[in-house]
This record gives sequence, structure tokens and C-alpha cells, in this order.
Amino acid sequence: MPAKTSKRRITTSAESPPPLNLGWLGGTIGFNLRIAQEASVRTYLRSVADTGTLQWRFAILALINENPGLTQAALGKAIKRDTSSLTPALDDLCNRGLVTRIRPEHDRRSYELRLTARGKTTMEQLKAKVQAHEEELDRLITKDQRTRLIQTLRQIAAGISPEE
Amino acid sequence: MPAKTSKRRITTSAESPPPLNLGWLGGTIGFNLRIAQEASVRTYLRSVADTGTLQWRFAILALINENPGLTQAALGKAIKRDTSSLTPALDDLCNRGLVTRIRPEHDRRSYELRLTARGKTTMEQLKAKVQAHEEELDRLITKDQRTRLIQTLRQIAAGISPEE
DNA sequence: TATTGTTATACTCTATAACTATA
DNA sequence: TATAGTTATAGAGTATAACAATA
Repeated sequence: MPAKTSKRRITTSAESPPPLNLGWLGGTIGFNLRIAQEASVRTYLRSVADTGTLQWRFAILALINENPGLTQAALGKAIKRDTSSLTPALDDLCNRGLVTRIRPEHDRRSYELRLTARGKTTMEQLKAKVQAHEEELDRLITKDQRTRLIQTLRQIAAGISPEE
Repeated sequence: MPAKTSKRRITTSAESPPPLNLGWLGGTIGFNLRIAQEASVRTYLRSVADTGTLQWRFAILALINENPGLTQAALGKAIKRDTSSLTPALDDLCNRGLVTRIRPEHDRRSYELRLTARGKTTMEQLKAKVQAHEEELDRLITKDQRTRLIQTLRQIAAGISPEE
């Protein structure tokens, strides 16, 4: 129990405020996944801070690069987002001259997404920063842990709810 | 390259849309962490759908239960949120009669947070649902994977940026 | 002067529903 | 009738800054 014998109390904020007891919550996958993911996002944001490219933007560029000509619907499926959420992101990337939307002959309802030359260079520059971010994470765990972590995360993601 | 020899194309939506090539992105911790975490949140939401208690609400109840009398500042630190973000959440929990804010004698600026009797029962009911959600996740991986996953996630969360 | 918590505000991301244009 | 994508909108969650009360 905390010492409360006298009126004397901590005044320096240097004194580490006793960390909370997490209890059962601290043993759950859900809580730890959330905390770690948010921590990862924080370093990610630091890594790409100067580029103004955040959230799914890099993933979108990387996926278009790997799958030139994919549609917005396919992209949405890959990152599990409704196409209406994708529209503003793609508008932005197109406005910045990184991505092109092309109406294919065979189906004029859809768009084929492709990186422009500028999009490719931007993507490569971002990739270098994201790579630095990944190496930052790698410093915290062993190579073996990394391999197992990714394997386990994939099993979780794949195992959960097609729910289409 | 996609077959485009004839006009004939896929018409049944039952035809599985060829999964995208994730490329380098698919080997990163950041991407897999994000996808798995979001998948986990989806099943979590299904588990507590009827309660209207989501996201951090359960974590807040659990943390108050484990650390009765903690302040909002301490709580914010534990879940890495600004206190201004906590205010509406605690307002809600107080309005629902689950949590009490008590001004302690020794420092009338702060609040001591405690669960009410009703808060305790609600928390236990929620815990049962969250536990079911955890078991759903457990079904996707081995016990050994679970242990290692949590250990690794903790290392990542702990290793990143005190950044205070 | 510093700290605890609240308010006002603004920003981002998200999905739902209604719409268009194509098929 | 069904699909690809857009628009309008609403909801949740977050942080920043200014503020009041207290230390």
C-alpha cells in the first residue's frame, strides 16, 4: 500500500508516478495489441512527419505499386475499408500527382489505379522512412520474435470473420 | 498479366477476386500489427455489441476496478490519452452510474475514481464478454504463440518513446 | 508558478445511405 | 437489377489551447 503515514507527499514530478496495476486486462491479447499498435503508429508518424503522408496513404501507394491497375474496390478490400472512405484519400493522392485514375475500356464504371513517375519516386522515398521505422521496431525484439510475431498476427487477421 | 484475350469476363461475384500482392508491405510489423488489431476490434465489437460499451470504456472500468481511487491524470497516462479526451468518456460512465468522481481532502484539484456497485457488476458482465472474445482469438493460435505474442507486444510498447 | 480537470474547437477517419453512370 | 465510384452526412475519437480552481 502507498505510504501515507505523514502529510509529506511527492512534489517533484520527476518522481515516477507508480504505474497502474493492469490486472486481468494486462494479460489480454486485445489490450496488448492495441497498446503496441498505437506505440508503433507513434514512431511511424515520427518517421514520416515531414512528408504529410500518413495513415493508410503509404500502404495505398505500396499496394498500387505492387498491383498496377487495381480498382478502388479491390484496394478497399485489401485494407478493409469502404470505398467511400477511400475516395478522399485517392483524391488527395491524385491531386498531388502521385496516382492516376484511368477508365478501362472494358468496364467504364471502374478505375484502374496506377502510380505516376512522381508517385513511384515518392513511394520509394517514403519506403525508406518506413523502413527506418521498421528497423526501430526491430531493435526492440529479436529476429526470431519478429518472424513469430508476424506469423501470429497473420493467423489472427486471417482467422477472423470474412464477414462480408 | 490479366487474361484479356476475349470479351468473356468474370460475371459471378462468387468468383474470389484474386487477393492482392502485398509485396514488401506484407512483411512489415506495422502493416500486420494494424490489420490484426483492426480484426481483433471487429470481433471485440461483436462480443459487446449489445452493451454499447466499446473501445476504451471497458479498459477504463477494468483499470478503475484494479486501482480504486486513481486520478484521471493517472488513467490517461495508463492508456496514453490526454485528459481532455478522457473527460467525455468519464462523463458518460458517471452518467450511467458506473463510476464516481470524489474530491479527495488532500488535493481538491483532482478526482478519485471508483466503481459503484453497479459499475462492478457491469464490469464483470462485460469482462465475461471480453473473455469470450479473447477465447475466440485463442482459437486461432497456440498457447505458446499466445504467450510469445503478448511478451513481444509488451516489449514493443515498452520500448517505444517515453516521449513525455 | 505548476497541476488537475473542463470547455471549446478543429481535425481525421470511418461507415451508411442516396445518388450517377455504367453493365 | 447489380456494380463502381462519389457525395452528403453523421458519429466517434483525438489533441491543442484557453480557462478555473487549487496547490
